[in-house]
Amino acid sequence: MQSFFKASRLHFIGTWKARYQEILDSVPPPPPLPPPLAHGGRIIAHVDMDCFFCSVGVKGRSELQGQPVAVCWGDATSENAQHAEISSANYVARKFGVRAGMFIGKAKELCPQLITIPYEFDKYTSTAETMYRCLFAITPHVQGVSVDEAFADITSLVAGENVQNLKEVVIAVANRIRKEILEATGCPASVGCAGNRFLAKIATSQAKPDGSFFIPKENVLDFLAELPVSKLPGVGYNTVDKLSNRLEVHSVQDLRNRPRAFLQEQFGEKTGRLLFEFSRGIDNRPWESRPIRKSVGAQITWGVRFNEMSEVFQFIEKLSAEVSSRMHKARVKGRTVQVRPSLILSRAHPHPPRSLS
DNA sequence: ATCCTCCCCTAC
DNA sequence: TAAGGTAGGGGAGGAT
Repeated sequence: MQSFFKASRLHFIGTWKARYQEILDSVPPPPPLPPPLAHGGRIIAHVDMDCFFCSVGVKGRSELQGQPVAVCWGDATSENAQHAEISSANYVARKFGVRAGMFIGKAKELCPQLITIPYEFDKYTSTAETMYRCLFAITPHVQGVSVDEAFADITSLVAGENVQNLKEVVIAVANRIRKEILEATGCPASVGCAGNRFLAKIATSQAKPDGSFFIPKENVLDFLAELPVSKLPGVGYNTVDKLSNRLEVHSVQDLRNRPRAFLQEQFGEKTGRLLFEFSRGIDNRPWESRPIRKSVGAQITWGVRFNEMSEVFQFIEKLSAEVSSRMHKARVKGRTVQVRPSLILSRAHPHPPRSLS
């Protein structure tokens, strides 16, 4: 069990927030957010490291400069590793069509000279810590999202500027953030800026790779209109399917043309309202720089197949001990226990869209 | 009304 | 099997 968790990239990603707590504990609690700008609103920066696992792995290895590189498990030349999943691909590899989530076998077809490098979780952790130290040195208003991604409220850094200068000043702050992160970590970051988190994150996709991008208030509606709904946060595989195939909604403009009541009927009160507001560039979610963890859990489905009940009980015991130890570490007690038994429905499909269970 | 439980969906 | 984990939001429907 321990060796599985040690090797699992999803475990690493999933447990990162718990480790981020240590960084938070080492900085003073943030003061209240500064007031919005005189001409309305705040400025939020979304900071996202470019192909993070790949950049960390490539750093300091000049022989990989300019080469197509991907991060995955196993020796990609060996026959039995062709189904290893690529976790991160650099921009050289992406030019060949190599993408995160793709199997090595497929990626090698697209790019035979692809070089694969292994996971280095400890390096990701220390590089992320360096990145966060850069951000906290710039502003106390940081909201961690993941190991390679954070929001920063930079309103106070651009306050006092008139609207004409705002764009240049915001870009200057974004470039400063990127420069300091690059110098400290050796890895490039992109920064998207806008009036709220949702728009800042969308701005980052325009900023990448290794760039800055700002969506001023007056451009928001036009900027959003042509985007596919899949770009909206919270709109994933199933929601796109429903919007696109059942409701004929493809672009954000299409979404904007639907009444709020219709969206709430289709997706529920809150989700419907969120879609309605996002399509208009509105994001009223509260700024929570230090959210309180509400649950602690552990699960393994990879390679877990039982032949007898005694194995089932053993497994439950080990997982329970794991959860217990995580709760001790987090210094929390529980009120509700949730157990999720999983059944194998099929061995046939090599890569089902959802888990077998 | 509010809560609880059992889900589904999403993001990283 | 190359490492399909972790946590939060929220909806449906029934209990309190």
